[in-house]
Amino acid sequence: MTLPQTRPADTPVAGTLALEGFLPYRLARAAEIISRQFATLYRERHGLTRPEWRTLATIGQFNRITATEIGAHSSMHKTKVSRAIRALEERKWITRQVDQTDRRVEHIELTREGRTHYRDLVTLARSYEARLVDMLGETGAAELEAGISAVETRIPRS
Amino acid sequence: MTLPQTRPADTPVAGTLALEGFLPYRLARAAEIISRQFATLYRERHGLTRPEWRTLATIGQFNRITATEIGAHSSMHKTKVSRAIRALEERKWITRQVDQTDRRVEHIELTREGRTHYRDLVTLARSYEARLVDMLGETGAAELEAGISAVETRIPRS
DNA sequence: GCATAACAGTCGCAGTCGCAACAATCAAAG
DNA sequence: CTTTGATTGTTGCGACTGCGACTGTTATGC
Repeated sequence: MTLPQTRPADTPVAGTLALEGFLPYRLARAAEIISRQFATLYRERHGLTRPEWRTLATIGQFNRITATEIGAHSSMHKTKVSRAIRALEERKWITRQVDQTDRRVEHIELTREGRTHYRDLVTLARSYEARLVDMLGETGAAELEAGISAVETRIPRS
Repeated sequence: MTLPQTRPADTPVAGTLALEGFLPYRLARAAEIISRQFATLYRERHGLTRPEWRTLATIGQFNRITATEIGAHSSMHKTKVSRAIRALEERKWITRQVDQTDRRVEHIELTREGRTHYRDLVTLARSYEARLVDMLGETGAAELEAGISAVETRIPRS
């Protein structure tokens, strides 16, 4: 037997889970907020999608790299990487060279134009990160980094 | 003039950004790891998708709620909520009642069957969260929560 | 050498996503 | 009362996603 429903719709009920206090949800939402905010910057400035940004960042970081290595380093599925590579190639920001000793493998490098965009993206990323740390505060940012480190080192990659 | 490329493919290059050290990327990846791990549990056990889990969790938390309120509380786009509601309704886990004073609005509640699944999901969520905190360690979990709180309170919702 | 397995990267497909447009309804202004 | 604008929830559509299958190539076992 339940009481008559005169309770406002936003009042929590006993025996339930508060979604807004549930750690996986809070983590997902925090990541989504930051990710969207940063994505807006590079999308407006360079017209990149999220997979393209990650792919370009990885290529720029290593200068010469294969698709499989990009996926491993940027935590992306190989089809995502493949499509991002194609998109970047169509913009002439990267080039591919088939490995002569193993012709399954393609080595990817930035073109001059790609390098220009990459350098600008690095500046953009650094300035956003600095702004982010500033918003979070010294301790807030430090705690967030430490918490993420705990996830990185102590959660088994399934 | 660049040096000949005898450098292994995973050696970082100066003047670049280390993606694996970039806070937004690290946060996104940490969230994805946790989210996937937990999603595997409720998917295997109840056959729910991520939007459906969030929707069900929100309905169970408030017992009687509208679609718009669900979206606001669970940070989901209204179309996602609409489709999740339809899916849950087809499983007969929820019912809708049109508000008689404002017929645009639908009030959503759990059925008996839905409540059974919800209770089980709450148990599942609590036990996963406990296991997660255990894996992260007392301090790791506390730091992560504090860091997320900083995001929640100090990052402007754009 | 030959058969088989493993691997790099691509593609088809079905499922999911968010945006914009939409119908239905209610509120506000005159 | 009528017109205009806002709001709730749904849908069409194009874009994106991941899975599995596939091609082409290299490595391994016999």
